[in-house]
Amino acid sequence: MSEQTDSKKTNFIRRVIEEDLAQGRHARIATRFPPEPNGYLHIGHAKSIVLNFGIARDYQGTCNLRFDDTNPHKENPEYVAAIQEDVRWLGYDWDERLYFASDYFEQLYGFAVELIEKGRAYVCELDAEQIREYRGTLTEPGRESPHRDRPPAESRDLFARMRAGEFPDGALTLRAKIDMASPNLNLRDPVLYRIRHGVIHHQTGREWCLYPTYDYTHPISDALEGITHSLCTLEFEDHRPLYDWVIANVSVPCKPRQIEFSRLNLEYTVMSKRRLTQLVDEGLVAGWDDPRMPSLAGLRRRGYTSAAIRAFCERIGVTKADNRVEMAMLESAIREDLDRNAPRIMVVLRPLKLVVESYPEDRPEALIAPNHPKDETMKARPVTFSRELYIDRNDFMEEPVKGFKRLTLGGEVRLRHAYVVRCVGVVRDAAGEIIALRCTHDPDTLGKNPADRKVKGVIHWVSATHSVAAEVRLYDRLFSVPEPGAGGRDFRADLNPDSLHTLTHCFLDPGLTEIAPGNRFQFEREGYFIVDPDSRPGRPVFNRTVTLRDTWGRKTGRTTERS
RNA sequence: UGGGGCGUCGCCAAGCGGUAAGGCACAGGGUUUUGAUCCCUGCAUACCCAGGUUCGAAUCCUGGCGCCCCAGCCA
Repeated sequence: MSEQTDSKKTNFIRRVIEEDLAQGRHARIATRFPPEPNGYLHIGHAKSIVLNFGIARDYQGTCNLRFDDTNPHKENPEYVAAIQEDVRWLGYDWDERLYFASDYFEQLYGFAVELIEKGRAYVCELDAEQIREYRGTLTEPGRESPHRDRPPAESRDLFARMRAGEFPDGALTLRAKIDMASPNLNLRDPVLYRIRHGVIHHQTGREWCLYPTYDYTHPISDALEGITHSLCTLEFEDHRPLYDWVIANVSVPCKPRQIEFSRLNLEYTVMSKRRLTQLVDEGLVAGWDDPRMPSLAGLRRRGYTSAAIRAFCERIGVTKADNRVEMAMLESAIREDLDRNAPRIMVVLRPLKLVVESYPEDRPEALIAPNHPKDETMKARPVTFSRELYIDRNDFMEEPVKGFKRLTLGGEVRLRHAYVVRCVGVVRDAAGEIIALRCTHDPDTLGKNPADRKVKGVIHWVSATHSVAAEVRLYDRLFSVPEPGAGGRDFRADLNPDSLHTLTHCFLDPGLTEIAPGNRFQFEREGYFIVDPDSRPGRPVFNRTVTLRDTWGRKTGRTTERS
């Protein structure tokens, strides 16, 4: 794994672990990644995965994959499968340690009985609304439930009958008996169990009508798995006293330590599963793997490599500070990977015909182009040069702006890997639109520069008679503002209407290059692209992963979008 | 007006009482048949503010200010 070469960054969590190890508190480190299967994983999860699995690797410990499946209402097996695929794709392996919180339902039930017998939990008959009223507010203490001091024997009996299905949804709950006056609302007798009839749990089927809550399930699951460090995001910080309370009041084998870090926010996108699910369900994107989505499935289809995502996660670090990372960080990580590893090809996205009038009509020639400018091991490919070519419309300006280095009427330009040509005329249609360029070539410029003048521009091209058509999808940021939904706006109103441009008349010279789904290339002077699964034989479809850095475009005021 | 957190360069982020790492971004220069890559150079006398302790403070103390999270039988 390429992190080996990255400078090992440390963080406050690793420091805690090192201290715990130094104090001899643990013989071995155990972490876990605990997703709820109610959606696909996104890059924010990648931060947690890289942290948890990375720690396990670096301290010769283990990291479990555990599905936190306590709310069957929102969960389903599609997500269970997709999450496993994404974690594996990211480059991590949980070996045999695949667990479900639902594996522990029976034990969890037993521990609940233990709490009841100790007088630390009771069956409450208040309904949801009453519980809310009794809870009090941020500034006022709550009131105790009238059922709070019910004898343990009575609670035990009621709890057994809840499990047996004698009561309807919501009628009864099992609550921890802690402190209704606590300034921490999580400690005001939190609900431990609720009744849910009629849902078929993806793992346990119809076995249960009683489901434990996260706050009760998580600490016990951690303890049963021997987790030493339970890493989660900041919003669970106020739950830690409850986590510790559960561990302290139940006969579990060990005492895991919860440590919180801040979640990742990325500019120009959203990261909550609720919002991402909404984009998918409302058809605002094509699915969880839409290349504009920050989901791992989306990034993968967009062309991101797992190594780049891992490198990104290492670079952003782990702290407790609120953050909103610039897209440029993510983009630089993928460019760094692809610059080194993607073979280059020439593809014309917006074709403009160029006729080399000085070149014979019937003598196409195979020129050789290296697949990588610095890495000879990537070999070279033949590129067919002929009298009729296509260049990109953006590479010609009849009346050039200041500083323009490409082709102009009367000017010269280097055709990459081929000859220098001069534009001697333009051909227009009835509407006055330029439909072709008339050029002459300098036959003495193959592999060398003319001695008497310097030609500064270099453009890419493709033979009009030897190239194949392709579809190219240009993606831009999904939202048009850095923080979608800020200020109480509906985040959907911030969607970028120009996040996708589909170009259907692009041309590429296949040469000997294999164009198979998943293959990544640099289209010279354009950006990095990946072959999409929508490709058909003879009709490849490419997704633009990211553009090349474009200092000229930046100077001339264009955005990252080039279409 | 309760509780829990957080505040170091435009964005991430080191730093843990000894005189402000690094990455991204940006600016300038060099190489270049990708306006890419690569290579140099520059980029916080300053760490939310104000006091205090100390020979010495981003780091310790006190008091402010700002931002985030919490009143699901979601996680």
